[in-house]
Amino acid sequence: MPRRRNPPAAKAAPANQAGKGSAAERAFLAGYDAARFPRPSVAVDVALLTVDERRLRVLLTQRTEHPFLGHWGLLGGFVGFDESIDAAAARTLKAKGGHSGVFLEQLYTFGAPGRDPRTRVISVAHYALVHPETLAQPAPQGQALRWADVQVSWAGERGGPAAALIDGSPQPLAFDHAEMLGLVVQRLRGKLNYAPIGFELLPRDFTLFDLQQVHEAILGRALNKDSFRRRMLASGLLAATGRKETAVGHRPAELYRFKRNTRTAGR
Amino acid sequence: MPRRRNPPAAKAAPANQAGKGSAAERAFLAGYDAARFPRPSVAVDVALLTVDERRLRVLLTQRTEHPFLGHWGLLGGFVGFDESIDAAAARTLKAKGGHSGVFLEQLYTFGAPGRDPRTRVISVAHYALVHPETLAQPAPQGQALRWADVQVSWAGERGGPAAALIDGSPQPLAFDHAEMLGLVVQRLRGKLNYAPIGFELLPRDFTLFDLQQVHEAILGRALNKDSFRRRMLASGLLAATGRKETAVGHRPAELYRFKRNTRTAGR
DNA sequence: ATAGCATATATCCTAAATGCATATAAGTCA
DNA sequence: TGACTTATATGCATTTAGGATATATGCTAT
Repeated sequence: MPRRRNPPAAKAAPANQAGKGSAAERAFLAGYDAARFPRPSVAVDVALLTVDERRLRVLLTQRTEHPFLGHWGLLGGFVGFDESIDAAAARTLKAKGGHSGVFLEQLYTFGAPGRDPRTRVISVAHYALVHPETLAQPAPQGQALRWADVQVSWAGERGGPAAALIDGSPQPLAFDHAEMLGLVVQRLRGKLNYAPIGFELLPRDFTLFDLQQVHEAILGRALNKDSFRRRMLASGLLAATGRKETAVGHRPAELYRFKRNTRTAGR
Repeated sequence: MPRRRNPPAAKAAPANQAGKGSAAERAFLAGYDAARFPRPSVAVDVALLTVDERRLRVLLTQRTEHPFLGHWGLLGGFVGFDESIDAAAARTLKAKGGHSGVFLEQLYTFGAPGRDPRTRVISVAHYALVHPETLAQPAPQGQALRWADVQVSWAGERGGPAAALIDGSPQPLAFDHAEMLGLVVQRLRGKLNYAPIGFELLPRDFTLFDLQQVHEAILGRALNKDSFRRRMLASGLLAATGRKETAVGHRPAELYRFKRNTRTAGR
């Protein structure tokens, strides 16, 4: 295993506290050669998810270049030299998927040397959540996009790769995107227990049953209705709007809204 | 045998199905110029933790180079071009901290453009856990190492930076290591609820009270003894050894051992 | 207009988990 | 041997989740 020591550096970037104190340090930084060692490329991948018709779905793009030409994969892009990882993920989501201003969070960094046949690419995987009413967004030009059904072959939070189905048939995903997708589901299932994350997958106003269906789609199992209801109402995160759904062919349910400003307060 | 638990089994996918099939694709790969764009450096940082005398502690190293010369920080190193991130973290932990074969897991990737004044460095933060009996390990040559007390100013799992105290006084940490350390504590507190992680901080045989003290040190609050005891025994993860602690000046407690092979089974 | 329908909401009951108190056990130490 | 300290066992009250049943409400068909 090649042990490299402190590589590189050339420009002094905006610094951080005592980062550039003494003259000695300034001199060191000025003489730092950033190009001495070969470096991996750094990319981001974004799994944009939604729940539609009780199914968990992910937005895939069809690759127009090698490698994996023609395969479907997550939305990906490279991190610019002066760009934060968060910004790169948001930019990629906007440029490749046409969505912005949505919930977006870092997941895990994938860096197996052979994961990209071109060269060494380390990818920081992210996931994003939108509600299905935004599904109709037009695709950014030049992007072939499809919403695929997410299917996992494991139960609970055990983990493993996930499959993406288009028109019912599983697609071989590019790179290690099946692993990423599986990890997204695993993370979401865990997070559902303590974080108000279901709301990101619903429009502003929703019924308790809508919320339950989102949870069920993510967890992959049915939930007890009464218990779910009680838990949600007791959480203090829901505000009743006083309005009810209409034209549903049965007793209409109350519409709720997520209290955004509630401090989650450590447990 | 390093008992590492890494979530995604993202093994090298040299030939992920159609990854490098056609002649066209081979031609494309051959012509790919890996050095066309300036790239960030990729590093790893490892927070090696233990619980000793009921205190959560982290192993720090004193920097011998700019930037942050003389400051204390986590164990860090650069990722080799052909080296996986996991391997880089393990190598760094061994070379800079003198520990190997311990629990080591990826945490989060930090990539703010200004976080390293030398140049753009993206760092994949990790945390590792050892039990205090291994504390006496000699430091690798040339490394100034100290165990510091970890102190957080927030409660529960709210999150925020953490302080590291040497001889009772807080040390200004290099780079964004205070943020990393805080995130480690936050992650550990969350993980304690569902993962058998406390065992990594204990020797093979331990009492229930030992385990409770580990949990309390991580959570930063006292736990109900009976309840903790019941929960742990009910978890099915503990095997009674039939032996008891000795020379403790009171009734000796039973020694338990962690059942490593128990499948955690999704909830 | 009204009866039937489907689903929302309320109420009650049971099981399980937790916190707390008390009693007993098993070592050490004077 | 007895005092002391902490481990372990047992009982009980409180809380919380799961499940069943009963009632409410708006829609639809007649």
